[in-house]
Amino acid sequence: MARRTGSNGAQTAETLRRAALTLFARHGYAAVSMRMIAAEVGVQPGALYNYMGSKQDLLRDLMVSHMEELLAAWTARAPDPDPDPVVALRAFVRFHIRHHIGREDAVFISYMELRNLEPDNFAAVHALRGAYESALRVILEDGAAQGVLHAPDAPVATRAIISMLTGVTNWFRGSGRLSADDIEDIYTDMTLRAVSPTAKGAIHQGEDPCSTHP
Amino acid sequence: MARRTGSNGAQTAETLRRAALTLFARHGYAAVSMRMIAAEVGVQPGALYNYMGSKQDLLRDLMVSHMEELLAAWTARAPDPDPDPVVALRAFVRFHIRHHIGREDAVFISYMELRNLEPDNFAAVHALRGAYESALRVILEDGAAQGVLHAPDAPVATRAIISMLTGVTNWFRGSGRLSADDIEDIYTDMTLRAVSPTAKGAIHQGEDPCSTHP
DNA sequence: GTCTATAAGGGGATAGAC
DNA sequence: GTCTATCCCCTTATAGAC
Repeated sequence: MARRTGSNGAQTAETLRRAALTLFARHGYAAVSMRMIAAEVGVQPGALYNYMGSKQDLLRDLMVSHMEELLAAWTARAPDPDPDPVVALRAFVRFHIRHHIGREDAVFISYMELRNLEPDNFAAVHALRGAYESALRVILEDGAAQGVLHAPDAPVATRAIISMLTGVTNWFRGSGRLSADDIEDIYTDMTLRAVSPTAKGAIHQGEDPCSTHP
Repeated sequence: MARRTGSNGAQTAETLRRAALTLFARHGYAAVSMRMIAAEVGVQPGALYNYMGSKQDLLRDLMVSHMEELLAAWTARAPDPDPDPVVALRAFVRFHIRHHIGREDAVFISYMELRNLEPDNFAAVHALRGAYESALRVILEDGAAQGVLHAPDAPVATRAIISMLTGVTNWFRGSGRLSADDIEDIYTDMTLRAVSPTAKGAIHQGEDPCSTHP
């Protein structure tokens, strides 16, 4: 693409962020060159440095922005968490699925490129992730304390649920047989069952022929 | 490391595979240079080409080997699947967790570096992954047909469960307060509950047709 | 089987003109 | 704000000596 007459800085900056997000998700941070980004944006490589300090700064900004947006959206969605942990959990699951569908690139980058962040940048992103996950953990802890949820180990259950929910971005594309609402329903159902105190437990089922403990 | 007297080809080949697995997992395929691998193996960069055709061949071999090993282990573990889907599901969950703990590097590479595989290599790995996931899907379908499992959408439930289980490799390291056995127990419990027909459903809240407690 | 040396090309980032 | 040109370094892979 050649330089377009009338292009301005703010527009180019946003185009740059979107191009980098797509390219990093598709090929990986290390595999994407400044020349590739410049070609996608439609400027010469050197011009990119009007909008970013370095390639690392660009990665950090994309990841921090994603996490801050996620936290802000959850805070706006549930400024006053429902006192019923079951209701709060259902709200969290629907929010998480809904927020992540359509942000597949940012989600993928936020998991895969952690290793390419320099230590200070990693610490910042890691702290934001911890803040978000603690919202779910507190719901599970409250539910367990009240006896309305079954979560003997809340930290582990938190990670298990987050992994299950976020995994939807690995395959769901919205163009298949299921709508985003269908997905929300299925995952909400599975999550609520997974921590339901009325479900059949898995461990106390008599003999376990599957145990492979040596 | 300098060349060691008495080193031989087979030993170097295995050292190369292990070094590449660790480095690819830690820094990413694109960020790892042949020089880094050679330094880790203890040879000069050019000598690596006695053991591999190219860097891409090395990545494909690592990923295909991981998937083939996984499939072979499951086939050996359950050559004759239990006719009771609940028992079969419990066996699958325990197998999956147990097999993946200790293989964090291979698991991470198998998910993160799919995008760096050339089309033919990607197709091969993708097919192997599909074969493995179908083992779980069939269990869920059988269980739903018999009414002993709740899985209204078996393909989606399969992906949700695999994501939840594999997610354990993102954080579990064995040196914390929980043992691998503890993790197996927790995830087996959550998975069985998630597809239990006796759990409280998530969508029709307020009614609880299956509660065992008044 | 491993070494040294090198080919051929791409990498991030900067300088200075306009 | 964007361009052209460039610095200096690293990349994968190969050639040929030993």
